[in-house]
Amino acid sequence: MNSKPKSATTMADLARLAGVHVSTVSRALADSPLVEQSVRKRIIKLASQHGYVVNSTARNLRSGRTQTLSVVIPLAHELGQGLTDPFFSSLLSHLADEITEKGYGMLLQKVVPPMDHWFDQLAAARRSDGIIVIGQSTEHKVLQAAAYSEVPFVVWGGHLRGQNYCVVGTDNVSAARMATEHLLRLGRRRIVFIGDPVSPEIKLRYEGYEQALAHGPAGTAKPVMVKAHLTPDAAYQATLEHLRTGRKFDAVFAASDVIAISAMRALSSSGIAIPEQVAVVGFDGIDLGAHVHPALTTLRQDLTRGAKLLVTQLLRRIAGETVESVKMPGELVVRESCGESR
Amino acid sequence: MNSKPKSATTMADLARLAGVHVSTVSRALADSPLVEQSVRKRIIKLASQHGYVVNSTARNLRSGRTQTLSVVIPLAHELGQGLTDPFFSSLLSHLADEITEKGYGMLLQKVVPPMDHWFDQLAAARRSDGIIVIGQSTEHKVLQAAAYSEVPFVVWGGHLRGQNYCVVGTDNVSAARMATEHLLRLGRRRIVFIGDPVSPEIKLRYEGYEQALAHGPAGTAKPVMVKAHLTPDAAYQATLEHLRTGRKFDAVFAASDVIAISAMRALSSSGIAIPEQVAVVGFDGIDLGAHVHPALTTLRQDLTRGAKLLVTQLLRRIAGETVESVKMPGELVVRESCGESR
DNA sequence: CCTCTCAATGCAAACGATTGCAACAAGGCA
DNA sequence: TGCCTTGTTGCAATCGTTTGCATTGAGAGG
Repeated sequence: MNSKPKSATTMADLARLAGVHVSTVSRALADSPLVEQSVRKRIIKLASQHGYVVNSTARNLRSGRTQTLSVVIPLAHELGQGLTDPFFSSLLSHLADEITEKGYGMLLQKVVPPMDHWFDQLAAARRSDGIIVIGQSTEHKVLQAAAYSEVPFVVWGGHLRGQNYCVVGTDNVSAARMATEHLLRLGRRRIVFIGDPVSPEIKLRYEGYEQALAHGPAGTAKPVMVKAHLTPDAAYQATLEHLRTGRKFDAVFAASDVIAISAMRALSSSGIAIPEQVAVVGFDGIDLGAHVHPALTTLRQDLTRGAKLLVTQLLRRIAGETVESVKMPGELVVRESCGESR
Repeated sequence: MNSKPKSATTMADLARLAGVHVSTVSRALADSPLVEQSVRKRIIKLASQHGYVVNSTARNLRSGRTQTLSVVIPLAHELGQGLTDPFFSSLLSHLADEITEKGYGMLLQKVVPPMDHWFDQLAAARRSDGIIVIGQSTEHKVLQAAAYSEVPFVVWGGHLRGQNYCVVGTDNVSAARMATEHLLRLGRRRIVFIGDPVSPEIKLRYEGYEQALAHGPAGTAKPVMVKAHLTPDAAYQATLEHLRTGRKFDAVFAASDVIAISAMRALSSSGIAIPEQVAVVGFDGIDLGAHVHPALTTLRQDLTRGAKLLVTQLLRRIAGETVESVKMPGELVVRESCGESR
């Protein structure tokens, strides 16, 4: 197509072509002020003509940096929720943007936790300069221990007491409380929580829900937890089962949008009108929530900002700074699934 | 916590500890038959005691392999569909499983196509042993050209005439035809296609749709295409707009499940009953389809198998074999969104 | 007892870049 | 003219492995 001169594959080749030493080429391509303007230009031009791109493996070895960040998702086996989860994949997408923009590569790993030393293995292989862990899952202890290793990492998840590693995430307690209070304001009094508190984030959301109920108006029913993993199937079944118990309720606060959507489906197919008979509020703010019927009221997490923060905090840790955890506020997005007025 | 001996960070350290030469350590860890059983065991034990893991950068440089596969998603800018798309992320998830299982790392990249030489850049940096391109998007020409480069890659997407690179994907034409014929069998005659044929896969689906209509029973209306990008918003708006034209239709064949779900929402909110007045069939078989209301009839693509094939074909190409494209059959999954009988 | 084989190990050269330091030329200043 | 500074460039060590080849020692066969 374009007349491509025989391509230079190594820096030495390029140096020969340019009639200079490889060190000069290296510096030229690195935009070092040590090499003269005209020479630098010539080398850069030559490089692009010959389709030369620095071999990153060699560069990494020598410089000790990999220009790569690992993103790892520990998936508690019981909750078979995968990258498939729209929330995770949305976060992933934002992370990809952010990491790419900072000039890094993104190495994606899945970890299925009944696995020893996953963190140490990951860290020791030195395939990346730092690690972003998405969701604490059941691995809080591992992460606490990892904080003593010298490998930089940050975690998306919940803020726990006595935590010694850097976490970025929504203020789950306040956010959940906000969501529940919204239901209370609308006059709902028997609000059910659906979710599985095995993961810290969900547990915190449950706490926020409890707090809201505890401060609710007279007649507010006590907390009820319907246990359901974060998968559509699990949530659907759990909702049906709860319906079969016959216990009355007029609202659902779901630990995630995926759960909420599945719960809505279970309710609908049982002939229950949403929001007239049962109002539903989710958590996460996934795109699809706006497009199910009825559209889902939810507590949005700001993933754009979350991803940005994860990456910048990690890069700062890599640079040697000590960084603090960040708690972001959630945002209530009101849509059809909980009627505006009773 | 666990009494960890001062960790050996380099192979030389470990060799010193074991009282052998580094080459012996290298061989021992690589399970080479050249090193004696007892020695090998001792070294392996020592390595795990000291938390030693081979530095993969160094290994890669020396051996010329990176043990990493790139996964890249070219995102045509106009269709702002991202990793967020449940279909993509599901495929991604399966790929992650498969790649990990084969002992490779997965390097994820996003490419926003009005970008020159993205493939060559990717290829030349040699960060991975091969590339999996998800979706041809608008980049068919680039891929055709890339086929002449020596970098192994495979593509998930549609099978086009004269294509000289390896593609794995569903037989879009047949599958779409199957879906449309199902609607015809149910007595629907005015079937609308929603989607954007700018990407080859969608175009092929449209062709299948056309074929089905061409062979449909008397009274079958001519093809109608409602253009909509693959995002929820776009599909929602496009559906509403089509409704405003007042043109009658009794079924929708959507180019993807995401489109289908958004279309259903648009229909529902316009007071149209699904499936009584308008039946809907999607394409992809994303999980969520089973959990919207009404549950979505769709044409499922076998992503588990797809991911497996992509990886094995790529690894074979890396090994130097020449590999053929693979066309997989789609599977019609009948659910509520198109009534069983008219 | 001497060689020959074979298994196991050590030696040292790559892999392809980065980077501190030396070298060199030109120009400024005394 | 001589010396020092400054701006460029070359030299060579280095990053941590892998791997072809040389070396060693022991056991077998003549």
